[in-house]
Amino acid sequence: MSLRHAVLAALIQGEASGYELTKRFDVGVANFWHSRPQQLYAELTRLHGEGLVRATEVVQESRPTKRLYALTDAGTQALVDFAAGPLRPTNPRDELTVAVQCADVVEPEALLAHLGRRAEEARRKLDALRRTETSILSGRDEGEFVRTTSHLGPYLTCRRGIRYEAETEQWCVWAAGLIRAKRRAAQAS
Amino acid sequence: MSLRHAVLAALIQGEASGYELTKRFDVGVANFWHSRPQQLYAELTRLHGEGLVRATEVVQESRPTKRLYALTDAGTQALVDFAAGPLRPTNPRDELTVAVQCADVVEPEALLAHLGRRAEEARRKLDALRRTETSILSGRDEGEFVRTTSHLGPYLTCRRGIRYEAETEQWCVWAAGLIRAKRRAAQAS
DNA sequence: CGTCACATGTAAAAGGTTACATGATTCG
DNA sequence: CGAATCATGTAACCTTTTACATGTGACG
Repeated sequence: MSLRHAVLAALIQGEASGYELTKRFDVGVANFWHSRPQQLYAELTRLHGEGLVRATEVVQESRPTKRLYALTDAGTQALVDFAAGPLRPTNPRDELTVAVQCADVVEPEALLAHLGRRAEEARRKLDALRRTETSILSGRDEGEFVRTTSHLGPYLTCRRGIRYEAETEQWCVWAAGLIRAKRRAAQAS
Repeated sequence: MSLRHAVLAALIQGEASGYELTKRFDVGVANFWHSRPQQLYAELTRLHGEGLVRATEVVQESRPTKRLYALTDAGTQALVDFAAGPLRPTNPRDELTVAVQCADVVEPEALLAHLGRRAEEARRKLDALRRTETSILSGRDEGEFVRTTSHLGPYLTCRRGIRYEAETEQWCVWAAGLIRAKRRAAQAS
């Protein structure tokens, strides 16, 4: 039951439709939560029913009608309560790392391909996150930003995403290098 | 259905009882998968039924009898097939980051406490992982290790864990610093 | 003598994924 | 004219968590 808090937290950056939220969640809301559209729509309906978000129907020409959701005071309070209580630890589940753990028993080719794709994906996410960072800072240096902003939270999580993706990219490249080195050593013998 | 692959991958490092595996999974199998004991025991029973692991009953004096599980050829083959196929992307779910996203609306105190605890936990995991790393390398430098080892996989995932925990620790400390800076700025005004 | 580590589970509830469904518009 | 984007869901299934259950021996 804490997809709800992820959704509410995502709305801190301003109102959004279910569809817009699926985009944010597809990228991982700056890499800290993931969820399928179906789950999101269901959760938004529930949150609306409980009064934690309010919805505005926006009729568009040449686009389907959408509902824009925004935090209510009760929704904000739910976030305050959430942050005050205990947090569950992250439960990592990464199939790529499972595959890499098997480096000594599986074909190197498949592994190298997986690592290459993941590195590529990390570079794409990094680009997107760096653009987000620039738009959050909007010309201010970090010191000035911290004193003047009301969006410190999104900046902190964006930085988390940037550091995580950079780290992932480096590890993939490094691991692929060692796997190739081992393959060469095996072929030589 | 890929807890099974995580379990099989964990057994690459040698046979283990269900209980020993719960320990490995509690730390996150070097931070890449997590699972509760109940799920593990159930999965081991299933894997045994399907012939992917074999079990040896070990009667102990002054300890309950345990079952040691080890990979069978079919189990190893399952890992080969797994690595050859498509891998699901990581679906991050981190409550701490959700809470930090709310930095501008929640009490800083609770947030700072959470970040401090997580940083502390990261340092503990780092210690454990560094000891694991030393024992994997056992005196060899990286070049020599890669040429001679049959445990490259565990080394690669161990390094992933080390980098991830170090990264997490730094981010927690840095984020707490900015949150304190913002609090000071708010109190001054 | 209480608590921690060892050792293994069952059952119910909650959470998440997959498959399927619908329909308009824009872009190449 | 086919694919991608916008926009929102239902239903069935699979995975994960939580609560509960049991028993021994070591350690302080």
